[in-house]
Amino acid sequence: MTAQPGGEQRKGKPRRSAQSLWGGGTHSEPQLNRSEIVRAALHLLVSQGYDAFSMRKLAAELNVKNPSLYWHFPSKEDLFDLVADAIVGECALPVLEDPQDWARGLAEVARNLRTAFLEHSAAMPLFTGRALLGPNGLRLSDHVIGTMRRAGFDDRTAGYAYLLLTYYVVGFVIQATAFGVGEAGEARLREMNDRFREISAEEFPNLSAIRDTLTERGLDDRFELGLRGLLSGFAEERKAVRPATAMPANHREAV
Amino acid sequence: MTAQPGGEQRKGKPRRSAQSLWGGGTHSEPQLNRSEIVRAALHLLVSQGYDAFSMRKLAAELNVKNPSLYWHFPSKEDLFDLVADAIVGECALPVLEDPQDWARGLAEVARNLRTAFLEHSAAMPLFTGRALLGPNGLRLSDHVIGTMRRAGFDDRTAGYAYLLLTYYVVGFVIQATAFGVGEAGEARLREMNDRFREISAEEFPNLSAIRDTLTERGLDDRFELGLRGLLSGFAEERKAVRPATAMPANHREAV
DNA sequence: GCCCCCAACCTAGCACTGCTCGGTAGAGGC
DNA sequence: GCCTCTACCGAGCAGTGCTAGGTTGGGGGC
Repeated sequence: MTAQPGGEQRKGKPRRSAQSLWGGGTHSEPQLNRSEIVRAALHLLVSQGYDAFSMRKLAAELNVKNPSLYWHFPSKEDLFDLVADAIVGECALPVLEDPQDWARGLAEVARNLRTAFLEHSAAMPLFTGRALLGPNGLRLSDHVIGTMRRAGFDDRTAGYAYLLLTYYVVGFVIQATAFGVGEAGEARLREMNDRFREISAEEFPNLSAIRDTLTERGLDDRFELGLRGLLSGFAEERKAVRPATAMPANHREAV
Repeated sequence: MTAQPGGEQRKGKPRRSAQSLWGGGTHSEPQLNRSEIVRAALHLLVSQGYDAFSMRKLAAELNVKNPSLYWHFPSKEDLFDLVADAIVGECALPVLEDPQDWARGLAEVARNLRTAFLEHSAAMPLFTGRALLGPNGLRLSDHVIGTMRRAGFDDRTAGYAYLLLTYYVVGFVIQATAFGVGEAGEARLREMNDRFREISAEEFPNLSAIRDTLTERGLDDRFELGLRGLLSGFAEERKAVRPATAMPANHREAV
């Protein structure tokens, strides 16, 4: 029951008359508007954390009582749709001169997206179970798919690439921020390190042998490693489909 | 403030005397025990969905009032730690005769993990911000790391591989279940397809050109494609580190 | 100048949440 | 008979998302 791109109501009682998403306010400068609320929500989310977020606190931050928010948004979930999209919107999309630079272009998109996520890592729970169908999400997908298509990939692989790339980045950041970020994260990491030190070497020999490298900093390396793998996987797919069009047996599994 | 492997209290008031995690009950057959609660919680989670889960409903399902649960678990979050670990525990870990079969072995682990996740896809929100430090999570990590080390990878890459593999699978399933599963998921997918059909072809030309392939079934293909890429990335890493130690025929293709 | 409407807010409150405090029945040890 | 400990329960707190039903104040029709 989430994920709506534009901003119209999903069903039920449409409180607000259907207007344009970001603009529209005509009536004597209302003290509240949707983009303002979204911005404040993002700020509250980042500063207080996902669990601490509530519509009442958000309203208080806007010097307003909480039911007022429900005039602007039909539900918290719809608000979150736009907040998530705002985060995605911070991912810069590079322009490629040479379409054959597709791998570099996609790598940059992935890095930018990861950066955007990390900057609001407290909001990552928003991205579980929410499709990226807001205006910025659509822009992102169109960009990635366009990059692939211009590089000569077939439509199917282009679609795959978009999904896989976003899946990878979201998964990486979600898991990487499991330890928490900032001061709390460092503390958790140290605590986890201590815990690893208690792990029985008989039961988990390999884990306890490399325990120090696990909590080691340098997630960038890991991100890049996985990203390289993904992109080379795409390249392989093109090789398999394109150059020898008369390839006899397709080695692809059934759906 | 989550993620504790064993089951001892994390701090605060230790209600239950520190005993072994799963066993221990001595006093005249208590009608509740931790593994029973975990099983019921998993069932409730899957059948009702994550948002509908509550400690009261769980207690009712166990024919008990909700405060009783807090004797067995210090908090809902601690209960969730074990529920998540139970899900991970359903991932079968293959035994490899030939250590050079590492890629096939890891692929199988990834597939099994994905299957375990998909079977409880409603519980995926559990895996945002939760490190896999339960007994089953540790077993999984030890297995993956052991597979890599026996295949000749250095410790650092072995650790990377474990993290990347789990990141990838978690991310994939989380995003793939964004559309929902079962009847509701199909409906959402159809609705999304309709929505894609409305997307302006001028603004999002590439997206609207391939829209049909996006909502197409067959996520298995995409999963395998990304997985192949990741594993080949690991293989590359080994080549880069130990260039000519012994690379007879590990030309990744058996994935 | 009148009125009405409606956008845009509010008060009050519902049903629910996780969680705590202070119990208490009953079994076991001595 | 006493005490302790396990394992539950009743009542209740603070807080949640959300709704029903107001109350304003300015804009537009006449």
